[in-house]
Amino acid sequence: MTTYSPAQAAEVSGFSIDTLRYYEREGILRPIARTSGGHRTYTEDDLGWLDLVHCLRDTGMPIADLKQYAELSLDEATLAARVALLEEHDRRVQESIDVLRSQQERLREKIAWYRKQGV
Amino acid sequence: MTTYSPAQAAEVSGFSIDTLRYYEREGILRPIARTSGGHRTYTEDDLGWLDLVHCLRDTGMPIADLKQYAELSLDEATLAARVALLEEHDRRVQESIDVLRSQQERLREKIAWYRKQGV
DNA sequence: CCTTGACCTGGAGCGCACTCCAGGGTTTTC
DNA sequence: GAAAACCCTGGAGTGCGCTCCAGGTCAAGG
Repeated sequence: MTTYSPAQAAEVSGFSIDTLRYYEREGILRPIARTSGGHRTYTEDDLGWLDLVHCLRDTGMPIADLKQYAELSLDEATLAARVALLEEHDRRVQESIDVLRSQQERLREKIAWYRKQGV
Repeated sequence: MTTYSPAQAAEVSGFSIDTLRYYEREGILRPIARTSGGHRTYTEDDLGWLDLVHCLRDTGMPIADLKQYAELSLDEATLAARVALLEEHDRRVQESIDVLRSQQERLREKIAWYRKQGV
């Protein structure tokens, strides 16, 4: 089974080593396995989860929600709750996209207006 | 000429009174006119500018950039620079939308996967 | 007038999400 | 077996964008 050093996990996941430790402290990652000397060794599974975390962070999910989702993931019987959480998040993402788009349109109108002023 | 009290300006602009004062301190708003007693009176023009500020903030423009844009607006000869700033911002907004959309797609795949597991 | 509510200033405080640091121990490389 | 690179912990610090507060002053209704 492939494992990853902290530096490698950071490289692959796109999070800094400090952020990985921070996420672990916050309970977003379950405790990462250690060598006899105490150094972390990330598994493929950890990396897979980090990939989803990246997706959720990129779409603006707050740390607190991520933590809640991670806690739910510890219990097999919470599939429905997890899906509900993701769907709720999906709605918020859609809202952000909508706001961004309509404001972008206004922005472009403003630019067009400037252009008409002879810029 | 219609003018607005701080409370009215907040109501209309959608920013809190504290935020309006903060923006003025930061130089995002030019100094607002005052009554003899020192109370602010916002003009239609101020409200119009705040409307654009809202659009730019909603699309994630940082305060520092907004300040720069506001400073440029003081000089008539900077139209081109202002347009360049807005166009640059427009590109960043487009990027955000693109990221959000592609990550939303991944999110939806994840939800669909859960659904296939029988949720 | 006088009360009541809105507003003033300067500055402190806050929530979020990291990021950095000191002072160590561990692992790898030659 | 030593140097160099990497990693550990607990906790402090940072940057952003507000938000709140104390201790006043100002304005409008009765």
